Amino acid sequence: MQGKNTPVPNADRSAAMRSRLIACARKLFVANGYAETSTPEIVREAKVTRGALYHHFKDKQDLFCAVVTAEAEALAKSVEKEALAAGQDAMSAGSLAFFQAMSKPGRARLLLIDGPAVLGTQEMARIDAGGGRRTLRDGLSSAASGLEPAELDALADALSAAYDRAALAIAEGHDPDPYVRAMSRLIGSLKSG
Amino acid sequence: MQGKNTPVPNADRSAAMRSRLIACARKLFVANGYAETSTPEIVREAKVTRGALYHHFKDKQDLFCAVVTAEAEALAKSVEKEALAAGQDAMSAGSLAFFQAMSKPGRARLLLIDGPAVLGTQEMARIDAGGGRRTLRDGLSSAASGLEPAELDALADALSAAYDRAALAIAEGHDPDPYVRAMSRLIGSLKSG
DNA sequence: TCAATAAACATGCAGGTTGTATGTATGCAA
DNA sequence: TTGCATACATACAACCTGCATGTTTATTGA
Repeated sequence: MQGKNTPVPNADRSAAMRSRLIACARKLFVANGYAETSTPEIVREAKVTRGALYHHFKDKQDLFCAVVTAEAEALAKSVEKEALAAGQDAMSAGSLAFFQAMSKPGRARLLLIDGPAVLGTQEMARIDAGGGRRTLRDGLSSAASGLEPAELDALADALSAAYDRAALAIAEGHDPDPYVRAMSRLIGSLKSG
Repeated sequence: MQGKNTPVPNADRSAAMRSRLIACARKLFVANGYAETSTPEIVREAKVTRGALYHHFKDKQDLFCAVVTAEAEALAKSVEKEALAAGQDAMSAGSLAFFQAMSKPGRARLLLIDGPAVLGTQEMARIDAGGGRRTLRDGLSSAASGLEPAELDALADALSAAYDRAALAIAEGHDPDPYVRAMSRLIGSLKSG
Protein backbone atom coordinates (compact mmCIF):
# COMPACT_ATOMS: atom_id res chain seq x y z
CA MET A 1 0.00 0.00 0.00
CA GLN A 2 2.81 2.36 -0.73
CA GLY A 3 2.35 5.48 -2.89
CA LYS A 4 4.07 3.66 -5.70
CA ASN A 5 1.70 3.57 -8.63
CA THR A 6 2.65 1.73 -11.78
CA PRO A 7 5.77 3.48 -13.08
CA VAL A 8 5.34 5.51 -16.24
CA PRO A 9 8.05 4.83 -18.84
CA ASN A 10 10.24 7.80 -19.50
CA ALA A 11 9.62 7.77 -23.23
CA ASP A 12 5.87 7.97 -22.76
CA ARG A 13 6.09 10.68 -20.17
CA SER A 14 8.32 12.72 -22.43
CA ALA A 15 6.13 12.36 -25.47
CA ALA A 16 3.04 13.24 -23.47
CA MET A 17 4.67 16.34 -22.04
CA ARG A 18 5.90 17.45 -25.45
CA SER A 19 2.55 17.20 -27.14
CA ARG A 20 0.84 18.76 -24.14
CA LEU A 21 3.13 21.78 -24.36
CA ILE A 22 2.69 21.99 -28.11
CA ALA A 23 -1.08 21.86 -27.81
CA CYS A 24 -1.27 24.53 -25.11
CA ALA A 25 1.22 26.74 -26.91
CA ARG A 26 -0.75 26.43 -30.13
CA LYS A 27 -3.90 27.50 -28.37
CA LEU A 28 -2.30 30.65 -26.97
CA PHE A 29 -0.23 31.49 -30.05
CA VAL A 30 -3.39 31.33 -32.13
CA ALA A 31 -5.41 33.38 -29.68
CA ASN A 32 -2.87 36.11 -28.91
CA GLY A 33 0.01 35.81 -31.37
CA TYR A 34 3.61 34.80 -30.78
CA ALA A 35 4.94 37.97 -29.18
CA GLU A 36 1.96 38.44 -26.87
CA THR A 37 2.20 34.89 -25.56
CA SER A 38 4.63 34.42 -22.68
CA THR A 39 6.20 31.17 -21.57
CA PRO A 40 4.71 31.59 -18.07
CA GLU A 41 1.27 31.69 -19.69
CA ILE A 42 1.98 28.57 -21.69
CA VAL A 43 3.13 26.51 -18.75
CA ARG A 44 0.28 27.80 -16.61
CA GLU A 45 -2.10 26.57 -19.30
CA ALA A 46 -0.30 23.23 -19.37
CA LYS A 47 -0.16 23.07 -15.56
CA VAL A 48 3.58 22.53 -15.46
CA THR A 49 6.60 24.72 -14.85
CA ARG A 50 8.92 26.53 -17.20
CA GLY A 51 11.53 23.95 -16.38
CA ALA A 52 9.60 21.37 -18.37
CA LEU A 53 9.33 23.71 -21.32
CA TYR A 54 13.02 24.51 -21.42
CA HIS A 55 13.86 20.87 -20.95
CA HIS A 56 12.02 19.87 -24.10
CA PHE A 57 12.64 22.95 -26.22
CA LYS A 58 15.73 25.06 -26.75
CA ASP A 59 13.80 28.29 -26.34
CA LYS A 60 10.43 29.88 -26.99
CA GLN A 61 11.09 30.07 -30.71
CA ASP A 62 11.94 26.37 -30.82
CA LEU A 63 8.58 25.57 -29.26
CA PHE A 64 6.87 27.80 -31.79
CA CYS A 65 8.74 26.01 -34.55
CA ALA A 66 7.42 22.68 -33.28
CA VAL A 67 3.88 24.07 -33.29
CA VAL A 68 4.22 25.36 -36.84
CA THR A 69 5.82 22.15 -38.07
CA ALA A 70 2.99 20.07 -36.64
CA GLU A 71 0.49 22.41 -38.28
CA ALA A 72 2.19 22.20 -41.65
CA GLU A 73 2.24 18.43 -41.46
CA ALA A 74 -1.42 18.28 -40.55
CA LEU A 75 -2.23 20.55 -43.47
CA ALA A 76 -0.22 18.51 -45.95
CA LYS A 77 -1.79 15.29 -44.74
CA SER A 78 -5.31 16.69 -45.04
CA VAL A 79 -4.78 18.03 -48.52
CA GLU A 80 -3.07 14.90 -49.75
CA LYS A 81 -5.86 12.71 -48.47
CA GLU A 82 -8.63 14.85 -49.98
CA ALA A 83 -6.87 15.34 -53.28
CA LEU A 84 -6.18 11.63 -53.61
CA ALA A 85 -9.82 10.78 -53.03
CA ALA A 86 -11.00 12.99 -55.89
CA GLY A 87 -9.66 11.26 -58.96
CA GLN A 88 -9.44 13.48 -62.04
CA ASP A 89 -8.87 17.20 -62.26
CA ALA A 90 -6.34 17.07 -59.45
CA MET A 91 -5.81 20.80 -59.77
CA SER A 92 -9.23 22.00 -58.74
CA ALA A 93 -9.73 19.16 -56.30
CA GLY A 94 -6.46 20.05 -54.61
CA SER A 95 -7.46 23.67 -54.60
CA LEU A 96 -10.68 22.97 -52.75
CA ALA A 97 -8.96 20.61 -50.37
CA PHE A 98 -6.41 23.28 -49.61
CA PHE A 99 -9.02 25.89 -48.81
CA GLN A 100 -10.93 23.47 -46.67
CA ALA A 101 -7.89 22.33 -44.71
CA MET A 102 -6.68 25.88 -44.33
CA SER A 103 -9.95 26.98 -42.80
CA LYS A 104 -9.14 25.24 -39.53
CA PRO A 105 -9.05 28.05 -36.93
CA GLY A 106 -5.62 29.45 -36.30
CA ARG A 107 -3.94 27.53 -39.07
CA ALA A 108 -3.74 30.48 -41.45
CA ARG A 109 -2.31 32.73 -38.78
CA LEU A 110 0.32 30.21 -37.76
CA LEU A 111 1.44 29.26 -41.24
CA LEU A 112 0.98 32.51 -43.13
CA ILE A 113 1.48 35.35 -40.66
CA ASP A 114 3.42 34.53 -37.52
CA GLY A 115 5.39 31.66 -39.01
CA PRO A 116 7.21 33.64 -41.68
CA ALA A 117 7.75 36.58 -39.32
CA VAL A 118 9.17 34.57 -36.45
CA LEU A 119 11.01 31.80 -38.28
CA GLY A 120 11.83 33.55 -41.53
CA THR A 121 10.72 32.68 -45.02
CA GLN A 122 13.67 30.38 -45.51
CA GLU A 123 12.90 28.20 -42.51
CA MET A 124 9.23 28.22 -43.47
CA ALA A 125 10.15 26.98 -46.93
CA ARG A 126 12.13 24.17 -45.32
CA ILE A 127 9.18 23.23 -43.13
CA ASP A 128 6.84 23.29 -46.10
CA ALA A 129 9.18 21.06 -48.07
CA GLY A 130 7.19 18.92 -50.47
CA GLY A 131 4.04 20.74 -49.43
CA GLY A 132 1.90 23.12 -51.41
CA ARG A 133 4.40 24.68 -53.79
CA ARG A 134 5.74 21.35 -54.93
CA THR A 135 2.30 19.98 -55.67
CA LEU A 136 1.37 23.16 -57.47
CA ARG A 137 4.49 23.05 -59.58
CA ASP A 138 3.76 19.50 -60.66
CA GLY A 139 0.19 20.39 -61.53
CA LEU A 140 1.29 23.39 -63.52
CA SER A 141 3.95 21.59 -65.47
CA SER A 142 1.34 19.29 -66.97
CA ALA A 143 -1.32 21.96 -67.38
CA ALA A 144 0.71 24.79 -68.86
CA SER A 145 3.42 23.09 -70.83
CA GLY A 146 6.34 24.65 -72.57
CA LEU A 147 7.77 26.88 -69.84
CA GLU A 148 11.35 26.71 -68.85
CA PRO A 149 11.96 25.37 -65.33
CA ALA A 150 12.93 28.70 -63.79
CA GLU A 151 9.74 30.39 -64.88
CA LEU A 152 7.74 27.37 -63.81
CA ASP A 153 9.24 27.64 -60.33
CA ALA A 154 8.51 31.34 -60.16
CA LEU A 155 4.97 30.82 -61.37
CA ALA A 156 4.34 28.12 -58.79
CA ASP A 157 5.79 30.32 -56.08
CA ALA A 158 3.68 33.31 -57.01
CA LEU A 159 0.52 31.28 -57.44
CA SER A 160 1.07 29.57 -54.13
CA ALA A 161 1.20 33.00 -52.52
CA ALA A 162 -2.08 33.84 -54.22
CA TYR A 163 -3.61 30.68 -52.76
CA ASP A 164 -2.26 31.60 -49.35
CA ARG A 165 -3.76 35.07 -49.56
CA ALA A 166 -7.11 33.63 -50.56
CA ALA A 167 -7.01 31.18 -47.69
CA LEU A 168 -6.15 33.99 -45.28
CA ALA A 169 -8.99 36.15 -46.53
CA ILE A 170 -11.40 33.27 -46.09
CA ALA A 171 -10.03 32.61 -42.62
CA GLU A 172 -10.66 36.25 -41.77
CA GLY A 173 -14.30 35.85 -42.60
CA HIS A 174 -14.57 36.82 -46.26
CA ASP A 175 -16.94 34.92 -48.49
CA PRO A 176 -15.02 31.94 -49.92
CA ASP A 177 -16.93 31.84 -53.22
CA PRO A 178 -15.31 34.77 -55.03
CA TYR A 179 -11.87 33.62 -53.99
CA VAL A 180 -12.43 30.06 -55.09
CA ARG A 181 -13.72 31.25 -58.44
CA ALA A 182 -10.93 33.77 -58.86
CA MET A 183 -8.29 31.16 -58.24
CA SER A 184 -9.82 28.65 -60.62
CA ARG A 185 -10.10 31.37 -63.24
CA LEU A 186 -6.44 32.12 -62.74
CA ILE A 187 -5.46 28.49 -63.17
CA GLY A 188 -7.90 27.95 -65.99
CA SER A 189 -6.67 30.88 -68.01
CA LEU A 190 -3.14 29.56 -67.77
CA LYS A 191 -4.19 26.32 -69.41
CA SER A 192 -5.93 27.87 -72.37
CA GLY A 193 -3.66 30.91 -72.68
CA MET B 1 28.24 86.54 -25.93
CA GLN B 2 25.90 84.36 -23.99
CA GLY B 3 25.36 80.74 -24.85
CA LYS B 4 22.06 81.66 -26.38
CA ASN B 5 22.14 80.52 -29.97
CA THR B 6 19.23 81.25 -32.23
CA PRO B 7 16.32 79.38 -30.70
CA VAL B 8 15.05 76.41 -32.69
CA PRO B 9 11.30 76.50 -33.19
CA ASN B 10 9.49 73.71 -31.45
CA ALA B 11 7.78 72.50 -34.59
CA ASP B 12 11.09 72.05 -36.39
CA ARG B 13 12.77 70.40 -33.48
CA SER B 14 9.88 68.00 -33.10
CA ALA B 15 9.77 67.13 -36.77
CA ALA B 16 13.52 66.58 -36.84
CA MET B 17 13.41 64.32 -33.82
CA ARG B 18 10.50 62.36 -35.22
CA SER B 19 12.13 61.65 -38.55
CA ARG B 20 15.44 60.94 -36.84
CA LEU B 21 13.81 58.31 -34.66
CA ILE B 22 11.93 56.85 -37.62
CA ALA B 23 15.12 56.63 -39.68
CA CYS B 24 17.14 54.97 -36.93
CA ALA B 25 14.30 52.62 -36.08
CA ARG B 26 13.92 51.66 -39.73
CA LYS B 27 17.59 50.81 -39.95
CA LEU B 28 17.45 48.49 -36.94
CA PHE B 29 14.05 46.96 -37.72
CA VAL B 30 15.32 46.10 -41.17
CA ALA B 31 18.60 44.70 -39.91
CA ASN B 32 17.30 42.68 -36.96
CA GLY B 33 13.52 42.52 -37.16
CA TYR B 34 10.89 44.06 -34.91
CA ALA B 35 11.10 41.76 -31.92
CA GLU B 36 14.89 41.69 -31.82
CA THR B 37 15.13 45.47 -31.85
CA SER B 38 14.85 47.13 -28.45
CA THR B 39 13.95 50.74 -27.75
CA PRO B 40 17.25 51.27 -25.92
CA GLU B 41 19.05 50.24 -29.10
CA ILE B 42 16.98 52.62 -31.18
CA VAL B 43 17.61 55.65 -29.00
CA ARG B 44 21.29 54.76 -28.71
CA GLU B 45 21.46 54.79 -32.49
CA ALA B 46 19.65 58.13 -32.56
CA LYS B 47 21.78 59.49 -29.73
CA VAL B 48 18.81 60.48 -27.58
CA THR B 49 17.00 58.95 -24.65
CA ARG B 50 13.92 56.81 -24.43
CA GLY B 51 12.08 59.82 -23.10
CA ALA B 52 12.17 61.36 -26.56
CA LEU B 53 10.86 58.19 -28.13
CA TYR B 54 7.94 57.85 -25.76
CA HIS B 55 7.19 61.53 -26.09
CA HIS B 56 6.68 61.24 -29.84
CA PHE B 57 5.22 57.75 -30.04
CA LYS B 58 2.66 55.98 -27.94
CA ASP B 59 4.76 52.84 -27.73
CA LYS B 60 7.22 50.73 -29.68
CA GLN B 61 4.51 49.44 -31.98
CA ASP B 62 3.39 52.98 -32.74
CA LEU B 63 6.91 53.83 -33.84
CA PHE B 64 6.99 50.74 -36.00
CA CYS B 65 3.67 51.76 -37.51
CA ALA B 66 5.16 55.13 -38.41
CA VAL B 67 8.11 53.42 -40.07
CA VAL B 68 5.85 51.13 -42.08
CA THR B 69 3.53 53.95 -43.06
CA ALA B 70 6.42 56.03 -44.35
CA GLU B 71 7.67 53.04 -46.29
CA ALA B 72 4.29 52.37 -47.85
CA GLU B 73 3.98 56.00 -48.88
CA ALA B 74 7.43 56.00 -50.42
CA LEU B 75 6.57 52.86 -52.34
CA ALA B 76 3.28 54.22 -53.63
CA LYS B 77 4.92 57.46 -54.69
CA SER B 78 7.70 55.67 -56.53
CA VAL B 79 5.34 53.36 -58.38
CA GLU B 80 2.93 56.11 -59.28
CA LYS B 81 5.69 58.26 -60.67
CA GLU B 82 7.24 55.47 -62.74
CA ALA B 83 3.92 54.18 -64.00
CA LEU B 84 2.80 57.64 -65.01
CA ALA B 85 5.98 58.22 -67.00
CA ALA B 86 5.46 55.09 -69.09
CA GLY B 87 2.41 55.92 -71.16
CA GLN B 88 0.63 52.90 -72.60
CA ASP B 89 0.41 49.39 -71.24
CA ALA B 90 0.03 50.68 -67.69
CA MET B 91 -0.22 47.13 -66.45
CA SER B 92 3.26 45.92 -67.33
CA ALA B 93 4.81 49.32 -66.69
CA GLY B 94 3.30 49.39 -63.23
CA SER B 95 4.46 45.86 -62.67
CA LEU B 96 8.06 46.74 -63.44
CA ALA B 97 7.85 49.92 -61.40
CA PHE B 98 6.55 47.91 -58.47
CA PHE B 99 9.36 45.39 -58.60
CA GLN B 100 11.92 48.13 -58.89
CA ALA B 101 10.53 50.16 -56.02
CA MET B 102 10.15 47.06 -53.91
CA SER B 103 13.79 46.14 -54.36
CA LYS B 104 14.90 48.89 -52.01
CA PRO B 105 16.66 47.07 -49.16
CA GLY B 106 14.44 46.34 -46.20
CA ARG B 107 11.26 47.45 -47.87
CA ALA B 108 9.99 43.96 -48.57
CA ARG B 109 10.66 42.83 -45.04
CA LEU B 110 8.91 45.83 -43.52
CA LEU B 111 5.85 45.75 -45.74
CA LEU B 112 5.43 42.05 -46.38
CA ILE B 113 6.80 40.21 -43.35
CA ASP B 114 7.01 42.18 -40.14
CA GLY B 115 4.25 44.65 -40.98
CA PRO B 116 1.44 42.13 -41.26
CA ALA B 117 2.70 40.18 -38.26
CA VAL B 118 3.07 43.14 -35.91
CA LEU B 119 0.23 45.38 -37.07
CA GLY B 120 -2.16 42.79 -38.44
CA THR B 121 -3.46 42.38 -41.96
CA GLN B 122 -6.32 44.74 -41.32
CA GLU B 123 -4.16 47.66 -40.24
CA MET B 124 -1.79 46.91 -43.11
CA ALA B 125 -4.70 47.10 -45.52
CA ARG B 126 -5.62 50.50 -44.08
CA ILE B 127 -2.05 51.73 -44.49
CA ASP B 128 -1.95 50.45 -48.05
CA ALA B 129 -5.24 52.23 -48.82
CA GLY B 130 -5.31 53.23 -52.45
CA GLY B 131 -1.99 51.48 -52.96
CA GLY B 132 -1.21 48.37 -54.95
CA ARG B 133 -4.45 46.45 -54.74
CA ARG B 134 -6.55 49.37 -55.84
CA THR B 135 -4.38 50.05 -58.86
CA LEU B 136 -4.37 46.38 -59.73
CA ARG B 137 -8.12 46.18 -59.48
CA ASP B 138 -8.56 49.08 -61.84
CA GLY B 139 -6.11 47.61 -64.30
CA LEU B 140 -7.86 44.26 -64.18
CA SER B 141 -11.34 45.65 -64.62
CA SER B 142 -10.38 47.04 -68.00
CA ALA B 143 -8.22 44.10 -69.03
CA ALA B 144 -10.43 41.22 -68.02
CA SER B 145 -13.95 42.47 -68.45
CA GLY B 146 -17.15 40.77 -67.47
CA LEU B 147 -16.40 39.69 -63.93
CA GLU B 148 -18.70 40.54 -61.12
CA PRO B 149 -17.26 42.99 -58.55
CA ALA B 150 -16.76 40.44 -55.79
CA GLU B 151 -14.69 38.16 -57.97
CA LEU B 152 -12.77 41.12 -59.31
CA ASP B 153 -11.87 42.13 -55.77
CA ALA B 154 -10.80 38.60 -54.89
CA LEU B 155 -8.75 38.32 -58.05
CA ALA B 156 -6.99 41.61 -57.38
CA ASP B 157 -6.31 40.56 -53.82
CA ALA B 158 -4.87 37.19 -54.81
CA LEU B 159 -2.81 38.65 -57.64
CA SER B 160 -1.46 41.36 -55.41
CA ALA B 161 -0.25 38.65 -53.05
CA ALA B 162 1.45 36.97 -56.00
CA TYR B 163 3.20 40.23 -56.82
CA ASP B 164 4.24 40.58 -53.20
CA ARG B 165 5.68 37.09 -53.15
CA ALA B 166 7.61 37.77 -56.32
CA ALA B 167 8.97 41.00 -54.90
CA LEU B 168 10.00 39.21 -51.73
CA ALA B 169 11.77 36.46 -53.65
CA ILE B 170 13.65 39.05 -55.65
CA ALA B 171 14.53 40.94 -52.49
CA GLU B 172 15.92 37.71 -51.08
CA GLY B 173 18.30 37.43 -54.00
CA HIS B 174 16.45 35.34 -56.57
CA ASP B 175 16.81 36.17 -60.21
CA PRO B 176 14.12 38.74 -61.07
CA ASP B 177 13.66 37.59 -64.67
CA PRO B 178 11.62 34.43 -64.15
CA TYR B 179 9.36 36.21 -61.68
CA VAL B 180 8.78 39.17 -63.96
CA ARG B 181 7.93 36.85 -66.84
CA ALA B 182 5.75 34.63 -64.70
CA MET B 183 3.72 37.59 -63.51
CA SER B 184 3.26 39.03 -66.95
CA ARG B 185 2.21 35.61 -68.21
CA LEU B 186 -0.33 35.44 -65.42
CA ILE B 187 -1.74 38.84 -66.29
CA GLY B 188 -1.53 38.21 -70.00
CA SER B 189 -3.39 34.92 -69.86
CA LEU B 190 -6.21 36.65 -68.00
CA LYS B 191 -6.67 39.07 -70.85
CA SER B 192 -6.87 36.50 -73.59
CA GLY B 193 -8.64 33.82 -71.52
C1' DT C 1 10.86 92.63 -21.16
C1' DC C 2 9.35 89.16 -18.21
C1' DA C 3 6.66 85.99 -15.72
C1' DA C 4 3.57 81.95 -16.66
C1' DT C 5 2.69 78.05 -19.20
C1' DA C 6 3.28 74.33 -22.07
C1' DA C 7 5.94 71.57 -24.95
C1' DA C 8 10.19 68.68 -25.56
C1' DC C 9 13.03 65.79 -23.71
C1' DA C 10 15.77 63.16 -19.67
C1' DT C 11 15.85 60.15 -15.65
C1' DG C 12 14.25 56.70 -12.43
C1' DC C 13 11.35 53.01 -11.22
C1' DA C 14 8.03 48.87 -11.11
C1' DG C 15 6.42 44.86 -13.26
C1' DG C 16 7.15 41.35 -16.30
C1' DT C 17 9.87 38.26 -19.51
C1' DT C 18 13.61 35.33 -21.11
C1' DG C 19 17.16 31.96 -20.61
C1' DT C 20 20.17 29.57 -17.54
C1' DA C 21 22.14 27.54 -13.45
C1' DT C 22 21.16 24.79 -9.90
C1' DG C 23 18.41 21.52 -7.14
C1' DT C 24 15.42 17.28 -6.65
C1' DA C 25 12.89 13.12 -7.79
C1' DT C 26 12.10 9.31 -10.74
C1' DG C 27 13.08 5.67 -14.17
C1' DC C 28 16.60 2.52 -15.69
C1' DA C 29 20.62 -0.37 -16.19
C1' DA C 30 24.39 -3.00 -14.19
C1' DT D 1 20.70 -1.86 -4.55
C1' DT D 2 23.79 1.24 -6.33
C1' DG D 3 24.95 4.63 -9.70
C1' DC D 4 23.62 7.38 -13.37
C1' DA D 5 20.83 9.70 -16.70
C1' DT D 6 16.56 11.67 -17.62
C1' DA D 7 12.57 14.64 -16.44
C1' DC D 8 11.18 18.23 -14.26
C1' DA D 9 11.07 22.26 -10.50
C1' DT D 10 13.05 26.34 -8.41
C1' DA D 11 15.95 30.43 -8.14
C1' DC D 12 18.39 33.98 -10.22
C1' DA D 13 20.47 37.63 -13.33
C1' DA D 14 19.89 40.42 -17.22
C1' DC D 15 16.90 42.75 -19.99
C1' DC D 16 12.90 45.23 -21.78
C1' DT D 17 8.67 47.95 -21.72
C1' DG D 18 5.85 51.67 -20.26
C1' DC D 19 4.89 55.18 -16.96
C1' DA D 20 5.66 58.72 -13.47
C1' DT D 21 8.32 62.22 -12.39
C1' DG D 22 12.05 65.74 -13.11
C1' DT D 23 14.41 69.44 -15.97
C1' DT D 24 15.21 72.32 -19.73
C1' DT D 25 13.66 75.00 -23.65
C1' DA D 26 10.39 77.52 -26.44
C1' DT D 27 6.10 80.23 -26.58
C1' DT D 28 2.51 83.32 -25.07
C1' DG D 29 0.33 87.33 -23.03
C1' DA D 30 0.69 91.47 -20.45
